[in-house]
Amino acid sequence: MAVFSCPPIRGSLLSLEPCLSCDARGESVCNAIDDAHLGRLAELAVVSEVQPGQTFIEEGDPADSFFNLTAGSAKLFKLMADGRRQITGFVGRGHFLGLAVSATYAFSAEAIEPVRLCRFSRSRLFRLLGEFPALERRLLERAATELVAAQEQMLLLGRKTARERVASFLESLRRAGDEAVLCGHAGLTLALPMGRGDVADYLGLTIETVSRTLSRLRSEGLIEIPSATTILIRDPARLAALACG
Amino acid sequence: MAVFSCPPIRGSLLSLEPCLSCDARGESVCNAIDDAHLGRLAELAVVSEVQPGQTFIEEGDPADSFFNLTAGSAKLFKLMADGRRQITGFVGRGHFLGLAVSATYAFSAEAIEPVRLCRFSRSRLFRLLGEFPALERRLLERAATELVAAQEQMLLLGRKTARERVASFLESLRRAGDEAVLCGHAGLTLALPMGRGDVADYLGLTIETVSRTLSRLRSEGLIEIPSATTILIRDPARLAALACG
DNA sequence: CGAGGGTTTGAATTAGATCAACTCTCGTGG
DNA sequence: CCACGAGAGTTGATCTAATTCAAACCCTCG
Repeated sequence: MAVFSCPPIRGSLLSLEPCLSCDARGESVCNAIDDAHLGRLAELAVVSEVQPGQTFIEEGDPADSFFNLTAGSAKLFKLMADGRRQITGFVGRGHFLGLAVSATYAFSAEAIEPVRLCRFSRSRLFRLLGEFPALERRLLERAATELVAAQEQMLLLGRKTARERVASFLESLRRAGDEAVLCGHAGLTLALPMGRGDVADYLGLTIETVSRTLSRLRSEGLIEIPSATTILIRDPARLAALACG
Repeated sequence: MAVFSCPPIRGSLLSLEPCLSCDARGESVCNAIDDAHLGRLAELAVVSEVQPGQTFIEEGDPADSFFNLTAGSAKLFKLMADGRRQITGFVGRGHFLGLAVSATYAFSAEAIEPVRLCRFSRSRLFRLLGEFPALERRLLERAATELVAAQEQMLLLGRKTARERVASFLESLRRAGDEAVLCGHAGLTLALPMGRGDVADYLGLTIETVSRTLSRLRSEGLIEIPSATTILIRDPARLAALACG
């Protein structure tokens, strides 16, 4: 069962304006709905917060909620019986979760940084979808985008070397930073909210290999590592070239 | 550029009934549209055939068509500059392709068995989507289903051993066979339309490792290999257990 | 200051890749 | 009918990239 230590912050009927002033609206599927009708969405939303390390979606649990991340960042992952873990993605502000077709979630989600999220009843949101085709269209676009990312990740996991994987990862963080969505940034300085273990489980490597590979990239002058959670890209072009072989 | 050696079989304006009698309709997104309105879809469709080995979607080409496979099977893949290949999926009758958001395709597609497919203009089909919300909903469901499959494949590629990968592959073929969609089948007899090289590139392994692993599974009595393209599952339970570690 | 988590580095090990025969199947043509 | 050859698949021997095991090395925080 997913942990929800923090109670909902706002009741669903009380406030019609939170969506209007939502930080995440710009990046989110929600802005497919215009101001006039946003109340219809707002009345379904239950806002809650999740602390780092807490799981808010548990693989196998009944999938009766949709989630929209409005702040913070989280990791999505699948576990094997013996504890092996594959992180299938990192998500940040504006990301939509819970598009399962089956009755249960296909992955777990755990906060990395403190997360704020809007929770929607699956069935109610689905009904609303009928009224707002633009919202459904937006969801379809998101799903397609994620599918493309998933295919790219399959190429990485199936065919790239450790070096190429780490370079690809840094490269994708840099792009995400440019769009100012997932991680804090300042030009080519990447703030990694996740630990080495998370990076390893995302790239299909071990912690040691990730660490060694980063060290080597540093010794070659491609990057700097001012702290474990900060990486500075010194040679973006060479890094990008490395990422694709 | 994608190869289209065979000219379209039927013109788009000539026939309104092909969709009605389409073999693939049951498995396809098309059956979201009722008989009365199916003509609207049919008039957009251009049917063509693709022979084994021919590429009909090329990664990087402008993504101006949607495709619906009505017969045969194909592989979807991404290539790296040096020729490394990752097959991201095998698709069969009823499968929908081309849900790209970007202006270009993110993967290539090549026929394994002779393929028949309906091609739709992206822009026209998108316009039609507005009129048939049920069709759009179906696409969203499909996209979500594929996303779940992609996550499962990431777990396989990132964390499973060769043995577990091959077992997972056979297991998923068996399930696909049960649904009588992708590959021919008779109970636990799997007909593999793809060669060892394709299996290897799907599982992130080499041909040799796939071959060795199958041989070992055979020597352990889990499977039989009457011919290179036929595999008989002798112990489904043990195989399924192996697949998840 | 000292404890404990996360990270880095080093040495030994191994799963799977690579390189290299060999075999099987099947279609062709003598 | 059988020899032949090409392509796909299998099997064996060796090699290596990445893992595993083990030991420091940092930060951070009480």
